[in-house]
Amino acid sequence: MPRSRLNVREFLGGRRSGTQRRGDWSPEASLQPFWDVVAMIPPGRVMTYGEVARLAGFPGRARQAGRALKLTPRDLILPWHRVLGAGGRIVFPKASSQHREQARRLRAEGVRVQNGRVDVAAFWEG
DNA sequence: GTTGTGACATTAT
DNA sequence: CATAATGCCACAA
Repeated sequence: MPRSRLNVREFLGGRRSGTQRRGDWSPEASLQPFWDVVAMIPPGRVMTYGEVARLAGFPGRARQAGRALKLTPRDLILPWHRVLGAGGRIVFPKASSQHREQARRLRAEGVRVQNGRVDVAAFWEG
């Protein structure tokens, strides 16, 4: 388990909007908070992209959460299948292999998936 | 600079 | 139920 330091540190004091902080800034640093949150979702529970963003310290930036997951490095193993769209919807196209894979993994954890949706009962704090 | 495109969300129609 | 309008923001072209 190489990555994911389980601390949701908020280093976001440096809101580099507009002031493109010169020098050191690894693209990975901006994604780490999202990864940290996802890594903490317990088996059998799920969370929405919006929730992940909020807990990561970036309320209203659900898209960034999705982007962070897409850019997850190969050596970082995350329970990505526990992250869903609003209302517990699997965002991948119904026919896609990713959709099937996510549903498969969720059901393997005892989460009921029906019609690309999961039970509200499975929500982390829902 | 602008535009289009995303593992998105919320609200209104 | 579905569709559209916004808001959101990083990134590529």
